[in-house]
Amino acid sequence: MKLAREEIRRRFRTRGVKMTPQRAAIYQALVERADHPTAEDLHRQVRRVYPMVSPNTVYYTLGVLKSAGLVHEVNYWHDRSRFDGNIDLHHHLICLGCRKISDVTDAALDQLAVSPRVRTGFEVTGHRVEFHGYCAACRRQRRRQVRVSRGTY
Amino acid sequence: MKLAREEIRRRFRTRGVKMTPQRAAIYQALVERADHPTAEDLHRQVRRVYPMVSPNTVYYTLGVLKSAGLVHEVNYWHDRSRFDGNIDLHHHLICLGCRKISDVTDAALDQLAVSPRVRTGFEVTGHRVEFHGYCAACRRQRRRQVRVSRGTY
DNA sequence: GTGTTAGATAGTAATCATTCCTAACAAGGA
DNA sequence: TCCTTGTTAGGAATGATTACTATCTAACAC
Repeated sequence: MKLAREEIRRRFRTRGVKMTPQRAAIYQALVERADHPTAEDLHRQVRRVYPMVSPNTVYYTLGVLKSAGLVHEVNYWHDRSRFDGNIDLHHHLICLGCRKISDVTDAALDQLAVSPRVRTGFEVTGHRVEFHGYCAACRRQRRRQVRVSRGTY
Repeated sequence: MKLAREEIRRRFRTRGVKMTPQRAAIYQALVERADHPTAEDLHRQVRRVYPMVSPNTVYYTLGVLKSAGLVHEVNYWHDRSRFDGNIDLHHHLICLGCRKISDVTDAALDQLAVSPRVRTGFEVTGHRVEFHGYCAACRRQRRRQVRVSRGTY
């Protein structure tokens, strides 16, 4: 989703984040992607517009946006952090094959609660559901592999 | 929970994992802890019994146990991986203050499903719910801080 | 029990995402 | 326009994790 520069400025102002061309580009790059890119992915993408942007700036900016609540960090895979420009309540489908993370919006999942009996004093401020499994593409690939190995042996 | 050596051997055999004293100690250390320790935590603990155990062995063993499905890896915090010896379906309370992760068992949460309409070909093999918030101890601390800062300013 | 063998262990060295440090720089208010 | 404070970019550092590899040992067959 392509955002108007003014919309970005408005969001930054609301959350008290200073606006710079680099930051706008990083945020724009994140918001317009449906997958959950790494800092490196975003750096590659932003460099097409601002070739001088350093990885540092990407990391620093993501930290600032995260503290401001404009982006979320997702760490299902340990290797590197992934980022999410969608801050509306939603959930994730995580493919164990290709490691893609996609979004699920489902009002029923937004209503979950822990019974106070098992909560033992814990104050819940939010929650997220992660579904693990295999995306359509990886399922096709697995079927093909099974067929091949059956044919070979 | 202290496991008999024979119980560990049985679990390893069932999953096709070779038994060694180091592995038994690492697995035992993980299972008897309710928190979700890092590889380093486990290494520290196991070294009390086997002072020569290397961090490598801990990492390698955790990898083997993970592939065998005997332990799970939890990556809510990006800094380092945490491990979970409880492989029964359960969910997590994650404290944003002290970063502790504790378990929740709740049959209602185990039944969740994504409607096929939004699933778009994704085959779900499992799911987990994470609740974010503040544990009892951190809530007490926060109240104290609020009171202090109100008194000061 | 003994021998065999595949796989496990423990050092050392390498990797690589992320953070630290700092000098130059620029956004935004006065 | 000028000042101040926070931002940027480069290089260096950090630190969890992995790679490599020479022993070593659990497990199985005999």
